Amino acid sequence: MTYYYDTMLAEYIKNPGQRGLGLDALADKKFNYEMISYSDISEKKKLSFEEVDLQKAAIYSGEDVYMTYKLYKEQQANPYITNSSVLDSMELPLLKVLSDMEQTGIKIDRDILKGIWLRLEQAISELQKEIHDIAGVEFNINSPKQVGEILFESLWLPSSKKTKTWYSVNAEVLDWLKSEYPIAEKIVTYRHYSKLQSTYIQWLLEVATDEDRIHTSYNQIITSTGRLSSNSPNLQNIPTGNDIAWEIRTAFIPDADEDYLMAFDYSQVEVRLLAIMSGDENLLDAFKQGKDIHQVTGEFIFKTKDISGKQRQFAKAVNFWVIYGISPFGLSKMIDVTQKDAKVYIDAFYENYPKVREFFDDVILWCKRNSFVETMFARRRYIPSINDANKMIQKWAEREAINMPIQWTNADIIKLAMIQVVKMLEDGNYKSTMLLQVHDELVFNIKADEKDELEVKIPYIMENILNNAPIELKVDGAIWKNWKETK
DNA sequence: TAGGATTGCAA
DNA sequence: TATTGCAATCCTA
Repeated sequence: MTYYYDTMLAEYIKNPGQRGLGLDALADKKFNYEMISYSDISEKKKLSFEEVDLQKAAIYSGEDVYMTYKLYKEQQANPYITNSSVLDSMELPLLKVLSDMEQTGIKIDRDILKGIWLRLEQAISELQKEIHDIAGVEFNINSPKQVGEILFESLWLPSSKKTKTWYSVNAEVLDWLKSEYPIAEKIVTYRHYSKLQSTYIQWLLEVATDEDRIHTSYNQIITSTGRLSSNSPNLQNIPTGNDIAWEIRTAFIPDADEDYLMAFDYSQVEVRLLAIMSGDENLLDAFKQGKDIHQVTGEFIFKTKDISGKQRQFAKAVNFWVIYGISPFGLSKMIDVTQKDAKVYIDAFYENYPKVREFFDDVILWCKRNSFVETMFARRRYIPSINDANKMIQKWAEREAINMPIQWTNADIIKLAMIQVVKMLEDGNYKSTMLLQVHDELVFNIKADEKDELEVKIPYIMENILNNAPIELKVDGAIWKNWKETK
């Protein structure tokens, strides 16, 4: 067993959310030592490393090694780092898992992407013509400034919002206009198609390898929420829409014709975690009895067993937003009801899940005393602004404190699941591989003869990450010949 | 050419 | 007056 370590990961678990976790920054911060920069030895950054003068390269490299060691020693003297299992049992094993996923990549079908590209191109040029006709002048539809000029100073449509510098012309504004002014709707559609074409189709085709595979990079230490991020390309924001956007996912295909793509995603993890962590009986009972949690909350809020589809939607939003400590104002904006109604919904939620309120109050109190909050796995996040003199800042910090234990535990759970699932695949000598992580979803390439076993084993591991929890986590799975949307 | 501003995609 | 992050495009400095 090879031992490996990462000073950046250690620094991240100590204080997530901070910038400057690189060797240069840490050497400067901790030892007041200025590292030799690469441009110093490479003459205007033009030289690749093998071209650098050997003497200089040796000193540069030696310094890197020495500083890494010095930093390692410094970190190992920190009891939080050495006592926490988060680094050893979570982040470091995950590092290897992510590295393997990056190298594996996922296969795409270029022809499908090219086909979508052409159809988008056609639609975009038609829309462009129609928009220019209505405007009576040619302009750049991609330029918010020019769109604002045309809509509000040439066609004199009623303007609503402003940005810092100009009329706002975002989707919210255009949606408001589109029932009366067809140009607004056409611009919305134009933008939608341009977005798909340039940000997704174009970009995916550019970064795909000669073997038609896409290799994203995961960043393990960037977020302040414990999540991973993905870039070059970002495979965590591939569209899920139900129009042509949906077809982009059909271009993600298995390694071989006879293989399958399988996706498993955690369902309502955060509400389930809220139930577990708060210990609220009503919430726990609903899950134990396998009830539809949005229905249950809806029945509480609207005081009837017979709630409408719309009421269920409201209840769903309340279940979701309460975890973020949302205010009546925020909720009213989000689901388009009056502030008064929003307050009634939120109050009803707390009234019927009383231990949730207690749990949140306890978290805030704990945070005020200790300046940090923790996940179920004792991962810490410092929130010193919880004691800020400014009430606004304090309230903000309180929402952060409420949300952190749940959101970060959620992130921790899927990290552990990834490690355990990969271990199972390795121990069982399976040929199937884990390809992607999209926050609460894992995507696999599954060999045909392993399908029956793995479609049981993988979700079983995911659902049983928490030992001794009063309720199970729930995982939905789906098997495809491509990566289509589940919802 | 760099970077701020605006916009929009996901969870 | 949820959050986080990645990326495209325009356009000014």
